[in-house]
Amino acid sequence: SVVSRANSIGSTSASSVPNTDDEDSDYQQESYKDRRRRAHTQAEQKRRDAIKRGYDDLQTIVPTCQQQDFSIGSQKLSKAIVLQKTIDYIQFLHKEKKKQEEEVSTLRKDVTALKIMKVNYEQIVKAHRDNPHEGKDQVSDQVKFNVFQGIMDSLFQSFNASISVASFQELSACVFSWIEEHCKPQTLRDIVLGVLHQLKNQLY
DNA sequence: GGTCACAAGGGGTACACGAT
DNA sequence: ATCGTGTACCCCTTGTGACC
Repeated sequence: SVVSRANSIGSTSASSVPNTDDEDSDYQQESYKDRRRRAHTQAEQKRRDAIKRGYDDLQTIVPTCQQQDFSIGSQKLSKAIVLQKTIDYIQFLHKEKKKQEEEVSTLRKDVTALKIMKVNYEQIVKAHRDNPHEGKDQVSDQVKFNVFQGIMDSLFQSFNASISVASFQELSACVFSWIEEHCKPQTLRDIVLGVLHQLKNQLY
């Protein structure tokens, strides 16, 4: 009640500065109930101090809780704001962590790919070291061109036969079906073999 | 013994409003 | 326009009963 509260506040301030004999004698004869009440009040104060320290610590630790408005100075934020900012900051950290984990995953894949490339290059270097004269008797540019021309001619024939350019839509459809039909690995292999065979016959 | 919920009250601030 | 005053509101602290 209002009265009991007023009394208790009075007794609190008086207990911090005990001065009269009256109060001393009161203290001596303090009932069990009063002692219990005082202990309880003290314990509650201790608990609230711990909570307060927690909020102070949060305000120190959480970057967004540190006052940036210099016109306000070092004014304390309300508890509700400290809590909200802390929640926001934790969510931000979670997102950062997720982003970094994804980055690590991507980098791990890159490392794997680079390791494979490294092994391949080492094999090439080794092969070259073991047989340094390999490739010296390379085919001429003219022969290379003839092979290329032969392959392209063959592809163009099939392309020309199956492609219609009536409309863009039709062209797209034809190109896709041409790729499916005439650019299969087996077909390309046959074309290349055919061209090489033909050139061989021409040369010899 | 620790925690929670509640009521009461204090301090600070923004705002309306009348007096000057 | 300026100043003093009353009021509402927010936030915090404190004491205390109830509960585990």
